[in-house]
Amino acid sequence: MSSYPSLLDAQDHAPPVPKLSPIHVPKSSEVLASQLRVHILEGTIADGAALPAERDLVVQTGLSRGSVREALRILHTEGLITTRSGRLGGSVARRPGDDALARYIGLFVQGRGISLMSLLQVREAIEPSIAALAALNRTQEELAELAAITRRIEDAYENLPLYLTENVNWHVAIASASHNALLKAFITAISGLVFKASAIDNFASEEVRTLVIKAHRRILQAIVDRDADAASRRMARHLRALTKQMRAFVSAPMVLR
Amino acid sequence: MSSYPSLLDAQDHAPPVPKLSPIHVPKSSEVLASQLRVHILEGTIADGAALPAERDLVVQTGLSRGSVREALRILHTEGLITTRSGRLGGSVARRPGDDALARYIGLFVQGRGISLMSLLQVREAIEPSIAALAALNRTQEELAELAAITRRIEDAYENLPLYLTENVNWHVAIASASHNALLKAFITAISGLVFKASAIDNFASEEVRTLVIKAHRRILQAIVDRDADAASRRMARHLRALTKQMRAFVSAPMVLR
DNA sequence: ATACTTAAATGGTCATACCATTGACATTGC
DNA sequence: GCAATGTCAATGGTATGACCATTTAAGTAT
Repeated sequence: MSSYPSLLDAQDHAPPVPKLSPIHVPKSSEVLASQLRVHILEGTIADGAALPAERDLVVQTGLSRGSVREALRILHTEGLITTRSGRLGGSVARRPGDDALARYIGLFVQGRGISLMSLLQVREAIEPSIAALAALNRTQEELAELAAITRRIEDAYENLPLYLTENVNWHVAIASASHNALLKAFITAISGLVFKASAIDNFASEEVRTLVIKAHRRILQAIVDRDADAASRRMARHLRALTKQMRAFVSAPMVLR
Repeated sequence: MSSYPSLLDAQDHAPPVPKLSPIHVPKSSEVLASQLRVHILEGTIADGAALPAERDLVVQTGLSRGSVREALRILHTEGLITTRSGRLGGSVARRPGDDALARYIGLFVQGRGISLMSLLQVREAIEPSIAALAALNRTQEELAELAAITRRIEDAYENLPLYLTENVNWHVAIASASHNALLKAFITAISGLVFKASAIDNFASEEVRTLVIKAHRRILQAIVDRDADAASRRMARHLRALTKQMRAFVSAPMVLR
């Protein structure tokens, strides 16, 4: 280098490189993961389609098997593939599902120490709108399903665990009827988390359960009537009452575990 | 086996194995990842703390380096660690941030082909409540920041790219003022996605921008006044108008790319 | 003191071998 | 025939060891 002083001096007169931003050198596994991810998300590799075997990817990409495996591990963690061992095993592409998103929302909530009250706040924020959308968009089938769940909750009046899980199903079913997959995923995650948190102290007294059942009936009726406004209003009222009940139950600023 | 008929016969009388559920054998890397994940989420490994070096983890766990690396790759994908090369390099623990959650919401939206209209629906569903919470919970500092952004948007009236990015900041700032980290993460993700989708066709005509600025002022005023109801109402109205504008612009059921 | 060089620690990559799991296929026994 | 059984090949899972690439502390020369 130092044996070419003229070139170095030349920089003072005509800097050939205007400005350079920091260069991020990606890892080989990340490059491969990115390529496969694009294919999966765009559907070039359809849902359920098999990816090449690890050793095939090795020869196709020229990477080592370790790097290929790390790439697949990334995609697996992102919920974009599932992997099985054995003959006819391998990795198959999967579209991201509610469960994957719910898992990451769970990580966020746990890692950031989001309080139960904050979760209930979120639920109160979004679920009335979901009820309104459900009233507008529900199909006959979804209505039947919703009615069935409402019935099952009433039947499970004495069976607390069943009562609680069916309750989650009820919220998710309404979200399904909203025909908005993202809102449904949100509610699936949040209801699950609230359930996990509330299942510890089972706060659902008999009185509460009676009120819940009444509220559910009224909300269902609004959805049957395609009355979006009433559905929203009644859901908001229902959740407000529920939150109030839970607030009375949890004294400390409870954190999910 | 077949040389012990008496034992086999015995099953008819006293089956020793009541019932067995399918056994899931976890991979070594997943076991290690789970353990480290718990430590990070529970704070046993504090945010910013360094994890042991890969080779240390190898001797501590008895696993191979490949397995250790796969475990770290899982955590990295989950946004729970960052990794650097070189001396004094290694992995440091990170609490899950808005960016990590936003990324997964993006994957979900892209992979499921969520339409822009659905995204706007979600925004309409949750942001009015966020505005209401912001009106109740905002601090003086957040108010100042919000006012500054509102001002910057007005100043960027002619600079469309800047106008749009500041617009995203405005929504995020309101979410910050709501003091609900999960809602903030949601809005961060959704605003970013809407921005990416709308930046392609830049639909923000001069007329729209003028209306947006007026609406922002009115919403800001409600937050200043701690008037949750007005904030919610005005935000809802604002978003409804925006969505209507965008609906007119996108004819096809646009999908994010 | 400053600039340069060296060396050590760490993650990134590769090659290879072997183990574990699974299911198709051939074999056996009746 | 055909059902139970065994064999084996394909595939992912794990382990070892070596070497490369990057970064920075520490040493060295000027």
